[in-house]
Amino acid sequence: MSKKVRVRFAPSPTGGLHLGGVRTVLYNYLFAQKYGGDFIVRIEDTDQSRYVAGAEEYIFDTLKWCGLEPDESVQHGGDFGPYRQSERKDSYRQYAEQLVKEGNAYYAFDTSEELEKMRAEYKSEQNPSPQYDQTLRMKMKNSLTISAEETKKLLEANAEHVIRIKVPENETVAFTDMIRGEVHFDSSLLDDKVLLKADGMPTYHLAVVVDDCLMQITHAFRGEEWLPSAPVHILLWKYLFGIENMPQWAHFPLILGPNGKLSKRDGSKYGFPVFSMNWMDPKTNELTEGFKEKGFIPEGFINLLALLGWNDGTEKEIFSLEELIEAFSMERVHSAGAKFDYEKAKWFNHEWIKKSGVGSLKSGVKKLLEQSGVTVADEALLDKVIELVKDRCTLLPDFVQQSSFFFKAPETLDTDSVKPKWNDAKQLFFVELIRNYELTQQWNTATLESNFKEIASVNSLKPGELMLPFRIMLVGGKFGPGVFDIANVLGKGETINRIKTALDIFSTH
RNA sequence: GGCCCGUUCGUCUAAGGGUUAGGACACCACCCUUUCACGGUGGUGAUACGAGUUCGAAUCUCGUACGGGCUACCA
Repeated sequence: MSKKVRVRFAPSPTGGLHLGGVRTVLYNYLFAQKYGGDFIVRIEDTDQSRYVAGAEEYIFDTLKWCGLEPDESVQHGGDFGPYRQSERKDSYRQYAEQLVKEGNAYYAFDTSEELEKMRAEYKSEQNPSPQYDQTLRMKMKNSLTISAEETKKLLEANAEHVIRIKVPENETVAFTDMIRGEVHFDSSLLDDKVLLKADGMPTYHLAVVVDDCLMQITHAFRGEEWLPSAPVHILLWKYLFGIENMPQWAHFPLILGPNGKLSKRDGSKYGFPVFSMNWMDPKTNELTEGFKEKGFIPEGFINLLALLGWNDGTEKEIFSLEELIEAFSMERVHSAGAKFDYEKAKWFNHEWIKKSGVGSLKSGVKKLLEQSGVTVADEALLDKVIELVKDRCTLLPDFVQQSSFFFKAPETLDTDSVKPKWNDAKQLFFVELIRNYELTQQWNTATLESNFKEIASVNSLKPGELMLPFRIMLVGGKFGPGVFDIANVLGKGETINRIKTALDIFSTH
């Protein structure tokens, strides 16, 4: 019998969550859902110096907005807590000590100045970044180079120290990545990574292994930037818990910006969002725009993320979350990095806005409308309007332009598009149109249109030359859905009012 | 520099030895619509290079080039 699938997303709360992070969440979530497993969110806050207020909250807000709720987390509870590594601090030291005892790690007493000195000393063109590794560790101050008594004395005197892994020589460290297949490393080239820091906190390397074990994680997914440190984690698994208990790894391809790994800088530079939601850096007060505020709906955001590095092998591109769960497989995740294409991202959102029902769009649209100063008193009208204009909205804010005039008569008219060609015949036409519309019993799009065209033809006018003025009268500018649809939704009184108002403006000056 | 990962239209990708190398976004043209979209039809456009294996290679192997990542008491 195989173990229950348990996966985790392990973010460091240092700022906004960007595209790649959310995609990692998504793939974790899809995998867990697909196999009836648990999805855990564990906060990796072992670096106090990088603590950023609000970042943790932000992560959970994003998950909520996306509809990717964890089964276990700081906020959701669970039997494997605490889910914040800073609160698990005490549990790590014993594992580090165990490694030392068994000869797989050692105490190192080097100060940061000494480390700097070492790097400066051994730095060369051939070796621009010297590592604390098997070639150098015997030249440093650690429990390998000083006597046991001296080590003991230093420890008892509470001398500042770290614990480093003692990477073996000439060993091939290999594992099978679910996406990339066999990957191997020569241990001689690895450095002796710090496992336990001077402040007693573990580094990522120790914490990820210990917590994945304690939380019974069966599959560990993360970005490709972690691949180079995977051998350290493999070694730790081997020493601590047994390689046979290690989760299966998958390293996701990176999401690239125009110049390599996507960064929030790319966003402001190229005009597209990078973070899931707006993020205000509490230190600098710098605001980074998010997909949510830009006008993406969760369905669109999830969909575009899912297809960035994965596809189901068919030509299907539009997937709901449920469909993704059904279709997802780790084997079909690409191994190559994917450059983010904002145009395509918008296309996904557009498809989802078109596909969405009025119900799911309504509250967002209403909020946007009201933010722009439009009061929405009539909910039924809003429903009708959304249905009418959603096909031409790519981003949520597009609804403002496309539908404000339904709720509020235009304040200014684009007279430039009308006046040069305005004449008495047109003036008369609209006077007659008002009369006709006043009398009509059939207030619907088809009747409005046929009456309009009939009057035009009786007066030997081309309907085409009259429709643009009509649009400007109702809308104020050259946009919006079909003009007779607009008149229909606006209703008799309002339509006639707007024609009258505009006629005054067009005929004077 | 070293190590690791990668390489099919501009972008996301399909094709797991035999296809006119398929689709989507973007772009262009036409149709629809005399607002703009939506929609429809068509078009431009790719297997990085060199060897090898094979009757046959985008697909397997090797090399080269290029791209990316990592190289902290950060994750």
